[in-house]
Amino acid sequence: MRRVTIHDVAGKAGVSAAAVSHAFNDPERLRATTVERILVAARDLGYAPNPHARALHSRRVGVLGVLFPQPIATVFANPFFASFLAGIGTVTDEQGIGLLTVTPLRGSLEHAIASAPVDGFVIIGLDERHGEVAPLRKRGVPFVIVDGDAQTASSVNVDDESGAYAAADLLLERGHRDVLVLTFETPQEHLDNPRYGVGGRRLRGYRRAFADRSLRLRSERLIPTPVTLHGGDEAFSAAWEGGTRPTAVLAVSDIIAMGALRAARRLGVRVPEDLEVIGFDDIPLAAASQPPLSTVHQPIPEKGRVAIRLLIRELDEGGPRERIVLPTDLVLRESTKGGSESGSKRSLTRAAENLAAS
Amino acid sequence: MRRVTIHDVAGKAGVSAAAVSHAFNDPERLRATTVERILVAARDLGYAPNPHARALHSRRVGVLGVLFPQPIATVFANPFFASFLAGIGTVTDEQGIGLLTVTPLRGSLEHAIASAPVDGFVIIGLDERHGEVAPLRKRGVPFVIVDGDAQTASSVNVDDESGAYAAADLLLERGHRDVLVLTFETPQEHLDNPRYGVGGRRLRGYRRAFADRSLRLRSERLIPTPVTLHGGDEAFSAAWEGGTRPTAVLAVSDIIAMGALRAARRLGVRVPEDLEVIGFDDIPLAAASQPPLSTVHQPIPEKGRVAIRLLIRELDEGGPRERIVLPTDLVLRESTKGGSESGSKRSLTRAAENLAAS
DNA sequence: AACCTTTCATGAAAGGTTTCAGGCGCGAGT
DNA sequence: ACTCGCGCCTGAAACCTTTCATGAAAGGTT
Repeated sequence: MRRVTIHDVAGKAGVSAAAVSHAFNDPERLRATTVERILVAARDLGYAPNPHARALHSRRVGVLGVLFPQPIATVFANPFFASFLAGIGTVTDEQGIGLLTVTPLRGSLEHAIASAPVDGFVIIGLDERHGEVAPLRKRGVPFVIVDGDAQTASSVNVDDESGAYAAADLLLERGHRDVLVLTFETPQEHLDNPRYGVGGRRLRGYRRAFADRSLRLRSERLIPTPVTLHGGDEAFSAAWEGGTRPTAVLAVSDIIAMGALRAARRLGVRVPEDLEVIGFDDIPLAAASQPPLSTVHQPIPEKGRVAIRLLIRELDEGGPRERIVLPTDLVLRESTKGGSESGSKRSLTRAAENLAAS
Repeated sequence: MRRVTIHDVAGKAGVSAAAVSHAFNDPERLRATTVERILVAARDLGYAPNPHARALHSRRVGVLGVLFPQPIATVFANPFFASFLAGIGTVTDEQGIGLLTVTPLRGSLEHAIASAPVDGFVIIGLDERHGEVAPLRKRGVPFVIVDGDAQTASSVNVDDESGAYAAADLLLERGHRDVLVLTFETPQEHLDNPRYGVGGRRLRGYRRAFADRSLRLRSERLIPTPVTLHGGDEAFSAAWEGGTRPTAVLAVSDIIAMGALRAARRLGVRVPEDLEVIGFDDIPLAAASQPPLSTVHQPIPEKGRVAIRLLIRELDEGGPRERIVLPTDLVLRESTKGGSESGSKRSLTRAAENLAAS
């Protein structure tokens, strides 16, 4: 069964193929009656312009890719990414752009990137000098890096270090001296190098808060934890059963924190009376947890919106590279004592403001 | 800046364009040394085959679309869809297939469908005879319908009615006579017609349980509710403040049920002592809510997996149409009295089993 | 009636790849 | 001596659309 092409429509309407193309793309150039005739023929035949042929010619498909270094199932299981994608989606929907989630195919990110029919990428959690990203530059495919460092591309980050500092500082200020820190399961060298992603920057913030009071964050209090409810639960209960009796928990991610909350409840540890807990991210669920989670807020959907706008701008006008850092903000709820005052909202930079405006 | 093409590589490697093509697609046909030479040239130039040109010729892009009738932000905010997409993703990742989420662009689903560069669609929550879906058939684009009726395409559904029946039956069996039913905000005619989607079928199950005990589900106990935490919260508190004092709640969705749970806690209504609550879907969060939510389990990721496998099979072999119905299962947790026994797992049909097998 | 402008429509080329049907050179079979 | 088959590679066509330059017809002016 051959697919119906522009020529079939042309034949049926008694015009040339070019005329059919015009009827769809620039109807002004044709007489109204002709356009009508063509459109009717097209509908009868069930014709729709072939997106590939169109893309081949115009060098645009109208689809942007969001690149994740982990399997797609992991991505969708993570509320952080859901929120991020939702932010991106608000922009693409209204601009008439499609969204392709690009994840390693059969384990190969390289293959996934090469075969993705997109006009550009938003890359999250992967550094520009990562082996799979570099070829994009060479091929002239534009991209924007989120939560990572970039020299030759625009990037969108969040002030992880300040946020982490604020969280740790609050706990230390309140006199906590035995703080359990639940970190990402990232290789040590990445955690130590702030250029390598969020994990390192957040940890650095915690450490600086300790250092500023001449304290030290002892490495046996640092527990690498899978970013799942179960991971956080497990990590906290294991520590507890190992005899550790922390009076506070700092988690680099809300999911992990919520897992710890669950474990604490099960173990009969009262939050916040016996244990204060602060997460990171402020995912939508954080406010709905039991008890509502104090956390470092970052504007997740904005991050997505800013990134995709930057990408679209680069695509449309070849706009200048920008390096944007969005503010973080300590939000106190009920997993810390003294209820729900919130940190001060710092103002966005001018550039970020324009891009964040809906 | 011209993009590097197959001809550039051919020139550099001193072979024809066809040879380059073979080097990538069917290396066996070329001498090993030639392949090597071509690949080196390609890497030096930063060449990657243009996906559009390739798709134009082969009539395959290696991307499948998942079609949602609502804005993308809504989709990603909904844990049900996240879980569904995760299920689909496990299959596409391992098969090397890309995933495009297709949602109305600038409000036009028709435009979104027409311009999506995909080989086929999984369509969720939209009926086959919907105006936007019909043209696909004509254009020969294969699709599979999920949570909807289909005559000319394969479909994957869940036994909504039995699940709903089981939930309502349990509550009535326990003597509840004042049950609040939180439904979707679907037009009445859709709710009444079981062919029109899940809402209608679930409601029908509830109703049948009432009818079987010669009771009637009074329409003022039926409250249309937005599918959000807030929606469920609002709906329950509004009813309570209006003087209604139900002893049980049936919600057509877990999110709604969890909203009701939250409202109940705020109003000082004890669950399950004063109020028993049963949701629908069994999203991952349901087990983690406070208290853990009793609900009608449906195999969400399996639904995605089965649907996408059906689609892939149709694409590859033009396999036969199938109409699959997966089982639902009442799962009792702590939002109902008497703890956590669970209903019997009914077995899948043979066809569904093959497709669900990971 | 000749000429000029507009308006509407077309043919052909371009965009980058894959595939089909050979071509080339050479040794083996007849 | 001729053909065939083999291994390796290539030219050209096909995939479907858009756009550029151009042509034809229609309508108006002198």
